[in-house]
Amino acid sequence: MTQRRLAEVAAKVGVSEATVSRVLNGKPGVSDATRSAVLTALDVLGYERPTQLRGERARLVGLVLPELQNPIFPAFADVVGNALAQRGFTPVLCTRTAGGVTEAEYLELLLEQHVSGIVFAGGLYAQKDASHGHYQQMMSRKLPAVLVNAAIDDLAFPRVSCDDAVAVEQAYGHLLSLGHRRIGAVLGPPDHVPSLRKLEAITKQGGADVEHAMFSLEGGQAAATKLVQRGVTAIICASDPLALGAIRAVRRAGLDVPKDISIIGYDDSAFMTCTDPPLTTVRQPIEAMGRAAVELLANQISGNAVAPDELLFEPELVVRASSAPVR
Amino acid sequence: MTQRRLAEVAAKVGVSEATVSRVLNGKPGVSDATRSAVLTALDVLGYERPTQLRGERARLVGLVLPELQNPIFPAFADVVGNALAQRGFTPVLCTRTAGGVTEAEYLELLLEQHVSGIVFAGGLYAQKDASHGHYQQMMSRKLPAVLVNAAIDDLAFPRVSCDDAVAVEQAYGHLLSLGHRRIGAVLGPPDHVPSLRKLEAITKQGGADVEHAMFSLEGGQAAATKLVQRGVTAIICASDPLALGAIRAVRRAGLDVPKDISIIGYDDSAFMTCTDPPLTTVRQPIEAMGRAAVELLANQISGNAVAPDELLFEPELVVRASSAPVR
DNA sequence: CAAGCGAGCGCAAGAACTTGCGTACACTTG
DNA sequence: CAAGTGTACGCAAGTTCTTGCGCTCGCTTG
Repeated sequence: MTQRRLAEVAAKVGVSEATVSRVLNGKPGVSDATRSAVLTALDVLGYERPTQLRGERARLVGLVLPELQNPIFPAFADVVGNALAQRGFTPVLCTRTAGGVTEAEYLELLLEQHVSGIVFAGGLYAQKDASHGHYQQMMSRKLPAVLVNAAIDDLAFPRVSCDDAVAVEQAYGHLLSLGHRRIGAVLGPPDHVPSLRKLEAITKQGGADVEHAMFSLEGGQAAATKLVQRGVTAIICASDPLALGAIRAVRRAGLDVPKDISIIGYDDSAFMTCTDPPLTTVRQPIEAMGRAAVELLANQISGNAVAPDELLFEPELVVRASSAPVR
Repeated sequence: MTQRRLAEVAAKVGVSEATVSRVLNGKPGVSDATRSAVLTALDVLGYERPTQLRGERARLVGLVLPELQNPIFPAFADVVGNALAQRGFTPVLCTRTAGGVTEAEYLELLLEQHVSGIVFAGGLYAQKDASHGHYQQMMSRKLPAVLVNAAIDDLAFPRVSCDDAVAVEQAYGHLLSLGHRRIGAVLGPPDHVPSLRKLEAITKQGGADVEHAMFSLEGGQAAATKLVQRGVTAIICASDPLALGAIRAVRRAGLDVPKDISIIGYDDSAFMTCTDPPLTTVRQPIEAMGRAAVELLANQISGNAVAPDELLFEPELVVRASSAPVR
């Protein structure tokens, strides 16, 4: 098996091996003409261009998101991307598309690309029933990682979360102060940890009529329809799209938001001031959370041990026009 | 400059260079235990594993987007991501963050990662005054690429676009039929090709009072404020966020949408049914466009020559409640 | 329990790639 | 037009990686 890459290419172009070597490594001392001739010959001969990443490697950081339908995820990607870029990292954004690439496959891919670390948001780690084997793999390789928003308990990564209990307190308290007593809630899937935390907080606050739904406008509409039929006067939703779906459900039932039923969202994603009615929602401080996540990650990457703790951020109730005193 | 990859790894694992070399090349004669020990050491030391050892060669495709604030881009990313995944490609999403990583740097990065091809959407190629050197580099390397939505003329890549002229016709015609005669338009930056195309179409239709703006809600609001002061009765906007900004501008002026002023958006991004009022907008067929872009790219990647033509897709006017007969 | 066998590994030769240095040639400068 | 200057490139020595060969050791088999 005679490889002789350099020699073959050199012969083809009519230069010395040394020159080819210099081109391959981006060294100076080669004219542009010769350089491009060599590169062309490489392509013609079907050689793979070298990953000339010796020395300084591209500092890649993976950013794994579950979807892009919920505007909070693109917004979060923006914050994290900015923060990473400022620290000289290059963000590579991976979104799990329905039925497409799985989280484990993305992880595999990122490992192959030798990312310096990974930020996960809303990933499988948030679902109790999903498979978590690939996280173990990451841990055994000591790959720096940060998880955003409540994860299952047995993952020893640093976490950055929005305090679900406080979020529920704020939403629930707001509704109570408006006189609501028959409160419903539309949460995510039953094994979704942030939803479970919200559920727990709801129980602590006095309980609610809870429905689980897929995280989409349609899921919210379906779940809210049931709640409306059961006579709730207010609905707390676990995301803004769910809330928009709930609003639609209320209207389909011939009722008004907020006169008949108040709706509270969660996230305060973009353009929620422009909805009809403008959505009362619990804002996640994604700017601060994103920056914190990147800082935790950067610390790990530069070799400092970071305790696998959960940093809890305070959400903030943003009262707009989808909540009103009970009828 | 002592690199000694093999030697270093060998020392770390406690085997000979020969053994490491065999592992790196997948040669027989190494026990599974030793093999995986070597691989682990490689990863720990941050060395790149040669191509043969990576499962199957990752078929990466870059997807370069300008921003994620406008929901049309995440939506497009979703479509393209799905289509790529179905064909066995792995989408790597790169978003240019403000002041962060430039398009040229992303390109560099993607080339280093040996992407099979790149889909560009709303990139610098759409701006006449931006630098285009990195595109030349791509062309000279014959890297498969597809550009989405109007590009400057001298780029010989296949293009997938939404027909700006038809979009304007539909919006303009709709407003005319509602009796509007003093029509304004909020377009993107003056060197933005799709905006220029819309401008041309507007002129052909009968002209309008045109303002240029940054692509953001605030930009739309600022531009629309001027138009409102000048007394237009309808505003065509070059994106949905611009239109939302225009709606806000109209209201700040103490007027009503659509009673006093009609607003038409462009894209039909998610949740535009939930806005107040629900937005009349010109829908880009992003599903079809995304799939076409991926098909063009896949063809190039599999070696078929693809004509550097522009595929024009028909937009569709979606009439909701932000447009009404002139007062 | 000895002989046989083969997987696993190191040794070291040699192949492949890199690089310091010198030369040639072009282009400027006195 | 000679001398100066600098870039481009080849030579060959130096470095790193690959591989044929044989040693060792554990397991099997008679």
